[in-house]
Amino acid sequence: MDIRALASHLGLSIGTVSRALNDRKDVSPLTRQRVLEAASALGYTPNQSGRTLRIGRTATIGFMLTLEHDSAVHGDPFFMALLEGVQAGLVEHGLDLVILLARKGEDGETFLRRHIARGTVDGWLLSGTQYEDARIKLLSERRIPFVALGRTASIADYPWIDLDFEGVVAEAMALLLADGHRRIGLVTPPATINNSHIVVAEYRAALVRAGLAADEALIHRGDTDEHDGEAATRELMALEQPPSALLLMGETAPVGAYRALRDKGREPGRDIAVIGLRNNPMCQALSPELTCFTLDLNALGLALAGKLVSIVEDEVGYVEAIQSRWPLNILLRESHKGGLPKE
Amino acid sequence: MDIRALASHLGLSIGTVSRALNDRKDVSPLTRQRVLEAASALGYTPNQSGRTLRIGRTATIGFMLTLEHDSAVHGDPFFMALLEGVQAGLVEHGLDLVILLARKGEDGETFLRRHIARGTVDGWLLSGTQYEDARIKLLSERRIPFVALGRTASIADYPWIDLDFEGVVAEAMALLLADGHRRIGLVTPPATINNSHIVVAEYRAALVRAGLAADEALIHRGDTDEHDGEAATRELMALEQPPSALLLMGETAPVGAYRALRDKGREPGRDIAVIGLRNNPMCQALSPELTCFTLDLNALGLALAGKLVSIVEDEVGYVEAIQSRWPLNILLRESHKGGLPKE
DNA sequence: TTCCGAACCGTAAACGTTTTCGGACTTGTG
DNA sequence: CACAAGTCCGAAAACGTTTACGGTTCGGAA
Repeated sequence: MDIRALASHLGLSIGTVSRALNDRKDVSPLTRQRVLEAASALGYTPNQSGRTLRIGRTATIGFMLTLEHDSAVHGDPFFMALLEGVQAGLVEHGLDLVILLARKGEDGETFLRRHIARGTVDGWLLSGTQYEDARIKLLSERRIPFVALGRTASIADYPWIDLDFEGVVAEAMALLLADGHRRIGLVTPPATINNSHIVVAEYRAALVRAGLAADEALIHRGDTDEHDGEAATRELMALEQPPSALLLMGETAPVGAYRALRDKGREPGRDIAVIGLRNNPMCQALSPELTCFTLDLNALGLALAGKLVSIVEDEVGYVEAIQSRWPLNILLRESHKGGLPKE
Repeated sequence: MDIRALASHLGLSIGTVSRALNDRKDVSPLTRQRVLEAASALGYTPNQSGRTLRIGRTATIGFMLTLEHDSAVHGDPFFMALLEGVQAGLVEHGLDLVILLARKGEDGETFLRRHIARGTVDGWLLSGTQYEDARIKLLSERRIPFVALGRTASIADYPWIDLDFEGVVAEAMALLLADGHRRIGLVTPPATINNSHIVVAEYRAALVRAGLAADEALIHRGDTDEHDGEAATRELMALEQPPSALLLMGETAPVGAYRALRDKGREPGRDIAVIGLRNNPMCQALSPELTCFTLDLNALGLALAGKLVSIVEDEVGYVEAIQSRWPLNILLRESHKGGLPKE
């Protein structure tokens, strides 16, 4: 069922049919009506390849997903709720969403090159941005529409939305410092992840504001999954002067941290204060329940989609960068209590 | 950089260049060599739309994802590890993987129709199969290659792989019954999900084997997320004769169940035995740690990909159905202990 | 020398669509 | 009635490939 069949069934030329379907002018209201009815009756849908070949667009947005080291997305509900928002934001503008997986071992840049040449999508959503991220340079140079979820080292003129890590760390630190903590352990991703730099900087700034010196030994950089969270905590607690509070910047790190603490005979929320990053289902599975931060993922998805759409549809491109930090709200539960040095 | 430019740069015709690139005959080894070198030097990649338009294939496999009620996939590491396996299995055969999201509110069948007409992919991976699933009928009729992750009510001749729910329930029940439990509560998905039927049937069969009568009040059907798990547990524990053991067939239900139990003053793993479904990070976050089942997700993904590839590449199609149940292994931790009726 | 077959290459059609251009017909105006 | 201006539609080119087909060259056999 191609457009030719539809046209001959109607006794019209394919040109006219195409114009009718695409809401162009130069077609009488009557025939347009006829064409639309026949199309839906016969179940005609335009062939995407032919269409793309001709007009050069696919009406599709790609979400680039790298399977390894994409910690910002690995957390389940994070991913799903986010995508739901993105999807909702795109569908209003007739755009479809596809998630493209980088091949294992393939680096992000060649992955993008491959798909750009193929012409699979009209615009990109990037996640898991690295400290140095070649993808952003590539897309910027070629003037291909994209929005990044996360900043990179060179915060140049490109559009991004990132979680407000500054706010998170500032708020957590203020809370702990106000409670009287003086030695606060920090578990944060490795230096290849941009967040890590922001987190550490803000951590230091908070100490400075409180008139305290930062002890580098209290800063632990590394992966932040369950296993690494455990190892990191062990290391921190083995210090001569162990911390009285822990700030864990990873989705699943707290699970490991709890285990390590209990092994040392320290009960979270009583003997030591613990604050996590994002409120995922695990936070309530832990007991005492984890104090952490919430955010409206659906809204974030919508925002990402909205930015991208405005870039794709404007011929102008992203000359003026659209950049913003996404707010998180602290969720006070039980784990941040306790561990006060002097009681 | 299209094939024409490449050809003229080489002083060849586009036909010859195309043949060289696609490893056809009627091209001398020397020119083939030249063409390949020039192509990679100039960074030529064939335009996918043109290619697809001509040969009718896309070298792409679609993973259909519905955002709501897709409990089989919602659990984070489930999703990711599975995809990694699928990806690995496909890439060996030069196939790419895309994940397509159904629009919110759009039902699976129209979603598929849309993409079939568009010709976005060569084959489908279906998840979240319902008890009655129109998608499978559609794809079967049109002879479009696919493999389903999960069975449907009519286990007709179509290719699927499903988790071995029979084995899971049988093993869990055997364990609990051997420990002396006589009243075992079951929390299972609603009847629209096919798994639920299998689970209930096997639950009953296990009781029959043990010479016990099934108490319908002990079977709770409904969603199995955190919140519903809590409500279901509350209901079961409010019975005149509450269960001494709980079997929870959902990813996050145990979190809610623990909470409900503690509200009632019953400690899991001591006053009542609890067994969950799949080993996800939450299982270790809970304390006592949850006894549940493990499976090799990466291998499962590889298997899915393998089946699909064999179907796509065989012209024959999936005449002979390929069906199998994927094994899970019990992981004994702490939560299944306790709650013995007579002590 | 002449002829044949193999090896290699170019030409052109085809895939399904959109869009420019010009032609035919209708309508309104002088 | 003549002419201009719309209105609507068909013809054909173009997007970038692949592939069937025919043509040229060349070496070797008769």
